[in-house]
Amino acid sequence: MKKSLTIHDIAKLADVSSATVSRVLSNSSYPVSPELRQKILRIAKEYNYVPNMLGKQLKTKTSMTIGVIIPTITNLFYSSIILGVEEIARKNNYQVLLCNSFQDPALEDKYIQAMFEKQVRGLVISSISSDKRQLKHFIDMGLNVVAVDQKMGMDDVSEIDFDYYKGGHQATRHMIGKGHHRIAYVTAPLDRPSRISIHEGYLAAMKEAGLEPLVQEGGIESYSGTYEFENGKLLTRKLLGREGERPTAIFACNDMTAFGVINELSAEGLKVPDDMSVMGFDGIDFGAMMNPPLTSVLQPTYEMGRLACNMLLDMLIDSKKAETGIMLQPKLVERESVADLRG
Amino acid sequence: MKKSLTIHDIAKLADVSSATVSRVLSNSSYPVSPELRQKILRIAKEYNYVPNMLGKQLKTKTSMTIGVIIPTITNLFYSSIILGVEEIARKNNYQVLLCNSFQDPALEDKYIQAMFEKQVRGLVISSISSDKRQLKHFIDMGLNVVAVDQKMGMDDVSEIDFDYYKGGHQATRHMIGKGHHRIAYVTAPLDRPSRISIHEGYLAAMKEAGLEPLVQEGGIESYSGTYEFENGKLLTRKLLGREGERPTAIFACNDMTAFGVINELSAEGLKVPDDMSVMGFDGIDFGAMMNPPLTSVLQPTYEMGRLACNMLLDMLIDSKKAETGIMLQPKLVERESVADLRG
DNA sequence: CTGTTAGCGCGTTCAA
DNA sequence: TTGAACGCGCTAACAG
Repeated sequence: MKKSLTIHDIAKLADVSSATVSRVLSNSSYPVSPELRQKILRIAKEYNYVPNMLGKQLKTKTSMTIGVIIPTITNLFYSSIILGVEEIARKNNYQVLLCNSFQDPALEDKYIQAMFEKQVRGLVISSISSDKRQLKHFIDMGLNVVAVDQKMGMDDVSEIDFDYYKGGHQATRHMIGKGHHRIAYVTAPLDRPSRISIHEGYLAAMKEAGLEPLVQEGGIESYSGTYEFENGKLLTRKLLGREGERPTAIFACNDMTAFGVINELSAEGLKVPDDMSVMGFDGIDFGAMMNPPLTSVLQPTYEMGRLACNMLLDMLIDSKKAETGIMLQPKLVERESVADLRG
Repeated sequence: MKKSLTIHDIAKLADVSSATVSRVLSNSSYPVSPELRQKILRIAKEYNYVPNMLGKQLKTKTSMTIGVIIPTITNLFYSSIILGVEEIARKNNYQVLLCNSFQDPALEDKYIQAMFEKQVRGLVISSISSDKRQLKHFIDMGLNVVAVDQKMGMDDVSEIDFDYYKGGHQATRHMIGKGHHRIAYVTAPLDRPSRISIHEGYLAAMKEAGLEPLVQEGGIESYSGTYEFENGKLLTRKLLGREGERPTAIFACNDMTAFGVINELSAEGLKVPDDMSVMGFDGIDFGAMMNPPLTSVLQPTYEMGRLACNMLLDMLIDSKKAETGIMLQPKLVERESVADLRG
């Protein structure tokens, strides 16, 4: 194992001072004569010099690293956001420290602390922890935070928001427009802002149309990876077991849940959309691959990631305070899982 | 924005030397009197002391960070590996620097360089770049590498391998055992070890049974996220358009491709498995959610990630050389997409 | 233009 | 048991 050299080693080899080496190798704008510059560059290359960023960062107080905290990377929704974050980070020579919080507030706090210790000064987070004291403290210490997916409602936190309410409303309107009157809403626990907003959008649209809402809410969440799917199946089973007239359409809080709904319907011998219509929420790629292709509300996750990272870098570079925030708009993608009941 | 304090600040407040503070706050085994220890701990807590890891790491030459380079995080196969890596990393107080290489060798090299500069000394990688010189160089400089998914065949690189050959063989045997004779193999470009091995396993099993292989290979790969699905559709279309007798079963190189196959078959009015059987490879969760549930070869991705990270940490801590490597065994999960043609 | 010097925050000898 | 002093690798202020 070879020992890696420092600018001092290079300096000795080139018979100059380490300051000059630093100025050349760090692309400083400080003037250095062309001859020395060439010489230093040549030697650095010859000896495979690799800078030690820890030294540099300790001095300049900037770790070119941003942190990302999301519930779990195996959820396509989040991995897509991360991809967007990373693209922008890469283009600006930043790197991404990834943390899966599994929605565990303690773990979330632990990660934030660890990243702050590593001098990470920028954070993209989807947090559901309600106690923001620790985060607040780090923000006071200079941490910049952009929230995605789940809004935080904190002064110093910028938000890349999505209009979940409008999305829920729009989806419901769509089904009503197709002639559906009995529309059920099937959802994972209403324990966070995004889900609550979709739910409210649904309720509002139903009320406006003078229709009776029918909500089936899931129980405690797990992180088995197939939770949402299983939850969709379970809630559908409950829904079908209910007394009274069956709904003609089921609206699910996200696409994975919708897949579960469809699967259960199929197991019960019900065809989608002939016997029952299904509407998703997310617009993940998989929806287009299902049979039938799932009608859904598109969330521009990749774009959310890009915007979040850009906003964060702006904050880091100009050290300006939280921007006003961005509200992304939903877009309904009509595929084939919702039947037209009119005529 | 408050200024964060250093051990010197704490030292002044406690009226001791910074050395003593360091010994207490870094949990050194060095003896410090209980009184001073308590006093320092109290003050550190009171003033919300946060250590600066850059200083520590510069001194101790260890960044508690490992790097992960995979093609793209939006592929469930890889995100699941990462989750396993991160779990083990977390338990050992390491953090994960994530890089999506998009199978771009130049980007891969750039990331490796950047991580090495940040003093990352451990790397989990799924690489398809053929030029390993740069990596080799960093290994000589002290980088520890564990390869997952794609084997590298380098002396100093440990490998978490999966028996792709056996998997391909096993899957093919399974279909043959169900009475299939005309079995097509549909695959993304055979441009990397894993795919080549599955293909060879298929060929061998067919040959052993005295059957004629029928391979349909895909063209240039993109990273659209739906590439594999589209590729499955395209290849199926080509396959069905061929002259001669149709196969009774299609074996796809991975589950996403299999979903495309099924989708296309369905579009052509062919039912799975009644009119055509389909076999996948991966065993991703989604397979169980499809209709029909996909028979596939299970790869323990999460376990691969865990093993890779454990192996890496062993190398980092004991600085022992590459272990012998681990070969994970395939396991066939029979679901409902392969028909039994016998009697 | 170049070099000397002084830290960044921390851990770790070596003396006391 | 404690503290003074040094250095990890680098940049930046100041002199020359």
